[in-house]
Amino acid sequence: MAGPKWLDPEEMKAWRLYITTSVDLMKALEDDVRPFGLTMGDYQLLAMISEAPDRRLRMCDLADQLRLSRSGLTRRMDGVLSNAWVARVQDQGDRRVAYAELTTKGWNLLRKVAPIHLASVRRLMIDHLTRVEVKAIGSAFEKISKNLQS
Amino acid sequence: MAGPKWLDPEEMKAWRLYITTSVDLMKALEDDVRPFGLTMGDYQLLAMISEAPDRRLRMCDLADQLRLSRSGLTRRMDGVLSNAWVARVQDQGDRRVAYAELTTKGWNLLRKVAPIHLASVRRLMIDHLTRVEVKAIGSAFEKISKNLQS
DNA sequence: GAAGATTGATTGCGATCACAACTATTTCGG
DNA sequence: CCGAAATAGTTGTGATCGCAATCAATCTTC
Repeated sequence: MAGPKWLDPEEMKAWRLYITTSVDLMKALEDDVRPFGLTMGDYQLLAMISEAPDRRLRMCDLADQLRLSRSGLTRRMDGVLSNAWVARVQDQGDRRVAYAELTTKGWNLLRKVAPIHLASVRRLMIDHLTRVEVKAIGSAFEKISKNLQS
Repeated sequence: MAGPKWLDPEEMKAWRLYITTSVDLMKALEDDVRPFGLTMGDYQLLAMISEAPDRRLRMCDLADQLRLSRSGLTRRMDGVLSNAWVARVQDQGDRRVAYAELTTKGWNLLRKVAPIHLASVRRLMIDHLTRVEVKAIGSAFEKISKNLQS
């Protein structure tokens, strides 16, 4: 490093607001799904499975997509399994593999909660943004994400 | 609600990339401060105190700014206290109040780590963004934040 | 100025999650 | 094929953090 290159005022503003507001935003979203007996972690798990073919996903793929460790997913599954929102299905071919499969009950719950959650995302975030800001956030985090994957 | 108003493709892209990338970004930043024996939580605590007058803050103000519960802050303080980065100072006027005060040791650590952390923020986020994106993120999260506070 | 409400902080407890160690299965190198 | 390495998942353990209860000090109200 030649010298510590500080953030200029606009960069600092963006960084700080992003960090602190993200925490507040996640807590507000948690509040909106809690009445359904869900955490955001549960919701994201159900949503992720619901988009997969046959509404099932291998445990390890699910863990990767949810940014959970393998053990973290095992523990999270405990909750959604006991609520019978998700079933554990053993793969017949590769017997190491287990699938997390959305049950009808889980699917019905998700259909009920998804519009409410989406409305929260709108109300708390998207509806406050201009089209330019939406595009900028999309392109910005896309670049950040690509860099992190490499 | 008249009807569930879905997110259009650009809104959905922004939302999803924001959510998933934020988790990855925080983990990458954790990795960069870990060599110094710090978590991001510790770092933010030290940074927050360092900017306050006399480099001290009331516990409850610190908790609010760090988005921690009171008990969460008490537990987090355990770590930085045992490392002697922060001292606990009882207020003489209002004896309910305790201050968290940065020690010289904590200040020296922060001076060492801050440029490295800032460089990480640049390398992982800011340097990938255009000026327009930086401004958009600043203004976007400013509006989201203002709405959440109200 | 005393009772009750409010504020500041800590403690017990439970939930979430990661790391390391482990078991079980499959794949690969020779 | 057979042993080693890789892959999938679970379990023990410890860290972090929030909620509810608690204690102590201050403020408010009559």
